[in-house]
Amino acid sequence: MTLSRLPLVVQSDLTLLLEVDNPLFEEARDALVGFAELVKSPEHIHTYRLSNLSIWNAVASGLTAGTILQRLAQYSQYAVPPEVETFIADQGRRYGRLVLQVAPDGDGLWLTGNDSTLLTLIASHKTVAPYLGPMLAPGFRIAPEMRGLLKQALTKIGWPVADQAGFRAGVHLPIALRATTRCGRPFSLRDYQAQAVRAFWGDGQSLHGHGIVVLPCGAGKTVVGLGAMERTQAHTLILTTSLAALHQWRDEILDKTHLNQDDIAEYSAQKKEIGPITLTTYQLLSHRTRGQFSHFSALDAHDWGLIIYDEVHLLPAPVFRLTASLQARRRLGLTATLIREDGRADEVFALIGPKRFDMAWKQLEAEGWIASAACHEIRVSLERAHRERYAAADDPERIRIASENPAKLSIVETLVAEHAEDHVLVIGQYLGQLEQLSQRLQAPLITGKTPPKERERLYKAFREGEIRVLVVSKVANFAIDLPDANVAIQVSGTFGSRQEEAQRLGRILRPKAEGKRATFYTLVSGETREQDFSQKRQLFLCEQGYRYDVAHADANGQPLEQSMPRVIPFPRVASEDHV
DNA sequence: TAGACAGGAA
DNA sequence: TGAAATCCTGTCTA
Repeated sequence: MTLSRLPLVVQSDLTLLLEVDNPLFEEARDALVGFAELVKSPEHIHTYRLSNLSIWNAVASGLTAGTILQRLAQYSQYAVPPEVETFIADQGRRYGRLVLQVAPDGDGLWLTGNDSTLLTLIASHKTVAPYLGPMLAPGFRIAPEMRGLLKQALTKIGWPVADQAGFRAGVHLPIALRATTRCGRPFSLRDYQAQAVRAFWGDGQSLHGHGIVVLPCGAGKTVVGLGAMERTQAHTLILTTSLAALHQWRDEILDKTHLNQDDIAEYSAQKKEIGPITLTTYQLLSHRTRGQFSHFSALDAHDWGLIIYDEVHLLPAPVFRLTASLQARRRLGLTATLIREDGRADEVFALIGPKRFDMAWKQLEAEGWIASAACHEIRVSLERAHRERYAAADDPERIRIASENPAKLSIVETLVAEHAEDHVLVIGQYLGQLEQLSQRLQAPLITGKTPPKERERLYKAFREGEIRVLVVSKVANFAIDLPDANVAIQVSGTFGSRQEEAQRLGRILRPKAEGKRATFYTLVSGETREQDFSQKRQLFLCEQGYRYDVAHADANGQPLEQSMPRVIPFPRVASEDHV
């Protein structure tokens, strides 16, 4: 046993300070990831925060307040402050203190709990009272159509309800997974996928049937969806963010289940079909004409047994409202991050359901399901003239100047030249910058304006190795058909979007032949606002155990040798693995 | 009837 | 904070 001190300081304001240079750092980080959120990750001390939502989600996914406290105590240098103990115990108990059930006489729902003081307390809340029906001791009768709004209101005031009122079975449909895919490959759920399905469904003790499964890109979220469909055996509605995603779901269903073409309907602008398995997009669902939702009632009229929300972290605001009225249906949310940059995580929690399952990216990496990746942040100086412009500009303008730092161009050139054997994606935010890069690198550019046919052609050429370097705009955030690469270079991005960073790293995480490593570079103008945003962007991946090596380059795009111990000359990493 | 394009929404 | 991407509907052309 090591004699060094423990890595964690638990503060009474609910923040946790974790020492990076401690031998127990990684172990402690993995212990925290299930119930705390990383808020800052400077070099030596990482700051985590506990919140009511992080505790509720942890409890809903199977941790207990006791386990959480025990983990904190295990790594904490000092005794856990009593305020923190109380907070965890209190919040941990809150979830499940109020229960929503079918009314004993079968007429509507019943909000109940064994704490009459609490029931009186919540009834006095202005935001909750409108959804409560007459007294039905101990508790209140609830009209079924108020189910979602009530849960939303209670979550907002800090009293989340455990929803045990059950769901409609939906129209029965036999759904079976294939043992061999239509393409002829052997197929079965991986252990963690089967676990995720079980966690979603719940067991005899506590039936769930609603909630969220968090898995990284490339870990087979769709397959978890198929598993949930098999478990449910009923007509299913699947909501996706794009038509491309919709088609991918259809292909996966055909490939991996015994369902066939006739069972699958596409409710899109082109074909307004409704069938046993219906696929549609969030945009179509939330489309309105004269203030009225245009397509919702047609879809809602069907008796679905399960609704799957793909990429649930992107759920648009109107769909929250619609989901509030869909509470009698089983709901599965799938996502890689569960992070919403708009702070509406509590609504996802209340309306789709709590987190039921997640798995650290590093654990999937260790088991070989995703490739291992090295992350490098390269801090590039701003040339004097740009520095002066930067100083004179206001905030939004500054970010643009920093993001479009021309010194980044030569860095990219150097990196692409060094990675001569690799498949490289250059990803950025500003079209002008990307056009310049495309010219300098003699590499094709794909943006939102690129017609689908041209995109397919370029994707194909990239996949077949004819094109080695591809410059892509924000399409990379959405395009699920974008081919795999093993190197990604990010030259600019959206403010502090953690989920975008995760998405972009995800682009290179598909397992590589011979266990080859992937490499991710992010280029940031040093000592600018962009650097602050970059820190924020990295938080989620940092939480998942990724570490960014920092290197520096001057305003001419030349690496500063002494500061680039690992990066320059970086490429040998890739070519060594070849041998 | 399919496709191309413009304009709008969020 | 602003730029860019999405997909919707509707209109026009062949």
